[in-house]
Amino acid sequence: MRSHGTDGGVAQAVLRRFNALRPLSEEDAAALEHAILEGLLRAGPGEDLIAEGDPVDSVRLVLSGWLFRHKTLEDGRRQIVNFILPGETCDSHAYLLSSIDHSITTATPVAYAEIKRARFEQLMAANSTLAEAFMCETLLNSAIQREWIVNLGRRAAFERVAHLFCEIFERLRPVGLVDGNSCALPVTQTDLADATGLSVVHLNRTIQELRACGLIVLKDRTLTIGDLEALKNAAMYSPGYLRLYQAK
Amino acid sequence: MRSHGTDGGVAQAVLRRFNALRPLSEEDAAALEHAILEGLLRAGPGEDLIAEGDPVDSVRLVLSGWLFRHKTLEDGRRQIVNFILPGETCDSHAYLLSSIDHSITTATPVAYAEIKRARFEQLMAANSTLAEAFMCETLLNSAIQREWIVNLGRRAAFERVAHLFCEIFERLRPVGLVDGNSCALPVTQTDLADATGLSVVHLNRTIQELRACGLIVLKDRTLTIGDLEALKNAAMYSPGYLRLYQAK
DNA sequence: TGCTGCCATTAGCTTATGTTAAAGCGGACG
DNA sequence: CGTCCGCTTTAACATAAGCTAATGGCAGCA
Repeated sequence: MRSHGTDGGVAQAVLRRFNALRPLSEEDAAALEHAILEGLLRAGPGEDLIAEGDPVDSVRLVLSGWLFRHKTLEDGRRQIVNFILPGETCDSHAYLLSSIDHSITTATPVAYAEIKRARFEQLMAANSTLAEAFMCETLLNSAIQREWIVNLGRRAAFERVAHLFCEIFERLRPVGLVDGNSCALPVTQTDLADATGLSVVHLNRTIQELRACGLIVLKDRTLTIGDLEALKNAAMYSPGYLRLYQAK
Repeated sequence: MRSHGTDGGVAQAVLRRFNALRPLSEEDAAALEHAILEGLLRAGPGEDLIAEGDPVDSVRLVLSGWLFRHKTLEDGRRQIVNFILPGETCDSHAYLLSSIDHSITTATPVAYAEIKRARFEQLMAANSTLAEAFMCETLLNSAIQREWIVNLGRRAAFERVAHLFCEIFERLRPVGLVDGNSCALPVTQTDLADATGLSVVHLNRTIQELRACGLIVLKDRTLTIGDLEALKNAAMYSPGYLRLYQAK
């Protein structure tokens, strides 16, 4: 699964992730990379890629940058429902339901690839390994959402934020975006609050607390985790749901 | 889409639901019903059909009765992550991830059909309409989970419980399990608390409040909704995510 | 150089929700 | 017929988290 010319081509994160979901042959990887290179696009930070109710007619793969899925109530309360990280898919298969039930917004500058529905279906029909990998991508997204439900429903603020940090760290690792015990966390505390169902003020208090316990350092949009095991304990984090063992 | 002999065969709920997801031809419906009749099973109330970490090697369709998906933290806190209602699927495609990340338990006596993976894949390969319908089933489950995240993260107890009741009512309607403005709600208040992320005590308080407002009657495991519009307003319920307009 | 605006932080106070415990209530069953 | 048990309900009290508002830091920009 090397990319064409230099290694670390634009599709690197996607290829790493998909290869972890289903081992890809040279041909599988080439087919995927080819489809990606046909539809390269960029977006600035804070752009809506798609909004609740919009029709869907393509599948998008994130090559670099962060996005989030979110829904907003009539009165403005917003809930971030998941982050979308490099290598992940925006709306795999979503076109089957015609329109989308949530919005997707970029948190940072983003490079992504758009594959039109017809092209995507052709690719799936021609390559069953890729089809399975995309299916896994959808199922994994669903598993992450379930864990978020548990997080919001049953964990206290401290555990909840700790859990989110563990998850992000573990999701960034397999695509090579973890550096030692640090990773980027390019979102505001308001975003983190909307992801954890807390108020900004209380989220901030909670982060202070995590700092005071020596569990994390968060500065300049970089998260550093001193002791990952300790953080996982604090979060009651149990990693099975990400199915990382399948990787490699 | 009539069932074989008498109408209202065991597969009725499933057929209604799938027909709403994708219009089924006579042959589609017959193929699905046939697969169902091959694997009929029953379970009593309070039985675990599958538990977190178990291997998955089949797909199950609920013919009658309620179940719920749930996860439990080390210290016993439990979160119900979704209800599974008649006509719905337990673990569509889940075998692709080998093991499951949550448990599924029956709330009532349940009749269901088990389709083994090989049989299921053969059915999907032979019938693309059914394959799409199953795919929609998976996507819809994911959309419901997203709405639950919003519910837990951003709605206050009163709105939250109201929302759950609206959703259940609207999910039961298309499979014919709503009678006027009433439907069954065959779960304990402890279950409802675990679904809404509240304590049992506060859930009970909240239900009293909903009663006092004349929004609901809940008695003998039956939910009656006086004024559905009023309840939806109280819940800030916006129905798009269930994609019911596709029905019929 | 001094605005302006976004983001993080802190303080003081309010309130929704949790906790513990006990009491009522009806059904199953010996 | 009485007892047990699971479920609901109520009460009294404790606390985590929300809200409003002000402050500080920093970067971009006129």
